[in-house]
Amino acid sequence: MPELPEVETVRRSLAPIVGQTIEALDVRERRLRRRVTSDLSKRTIGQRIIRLDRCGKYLLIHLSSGDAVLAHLGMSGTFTIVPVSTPLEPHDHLRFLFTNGSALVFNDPRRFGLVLAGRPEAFEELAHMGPDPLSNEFSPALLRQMTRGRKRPVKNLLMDQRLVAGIGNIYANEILFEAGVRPSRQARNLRLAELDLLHTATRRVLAEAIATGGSSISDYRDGSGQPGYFQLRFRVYDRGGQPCLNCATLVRRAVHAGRSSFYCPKCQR
DNA sequence: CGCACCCCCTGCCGGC
DNA sequence: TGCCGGCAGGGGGTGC
Repeated sequence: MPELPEVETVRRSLAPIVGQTIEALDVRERRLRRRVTSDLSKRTIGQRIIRLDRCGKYLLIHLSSGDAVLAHLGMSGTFTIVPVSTPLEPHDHLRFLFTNGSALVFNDPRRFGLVLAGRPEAFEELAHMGPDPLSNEFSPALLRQMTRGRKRPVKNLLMDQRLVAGIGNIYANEILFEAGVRPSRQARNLRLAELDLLHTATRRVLAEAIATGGSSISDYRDGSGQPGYFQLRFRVYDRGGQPCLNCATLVRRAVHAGRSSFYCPKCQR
């Protein structure tokens, strides 16, 4: 669920909290990917939210002090804006309470998510992150450079956040279908024309996914509670054994690096 | 360098 | 109907 398009959708949907001042932080559960410490309260209470950024799959909430809240949704995290009086739900771990009577709630059943505060330039999580695939920095030339001499399957490379930031298992599968390239292909063996197709496919698939509000597979929702619709446009993801939408050949499922890959053996070479 | 394998945790689904 | 194993979008660590 939360790959680049979902995080971007969440970022946009949280625009109403920009300008709000954090009056209190209600910590209900500290055991996230990293333990929530009192530092989060110290750095956020009394601060005004000035801007929301996204860095790969991370969300950055910039504060008037110059600090920022760094958040990652893991597999099951959501941020939702609600009235402060809204009853707590299971797995509501953090609530940022604003002076206008609204609250930003972080809910995460699996607790693989991350929320911490600090100087934005000092976040170790962002230190080795590759360029955003929708930025100009992610160019065909960079893709050639990234893949040169790499023996790894191209799908693993696409999902490596150090090389390009924000692509997870769903979109890696969809991008490779769009480009007509098999997930298992060694990156170094792709032809220049294929790399260019991959570059175009990456941007097209991610942009379309953002435009449809991301993918809602189980219960993903954006900050205002809206689901996404890109799951209705999956061409291969989770379609193992079903006919390819291009050629009716049965879509195959394979496991690479512990994650499911789906591909059409005829359309993807 | 790159992979397989393990962990973190809860929820859901299919099979029996 | 109910239990249980397997599997799931994330990242991180270890050992080969």
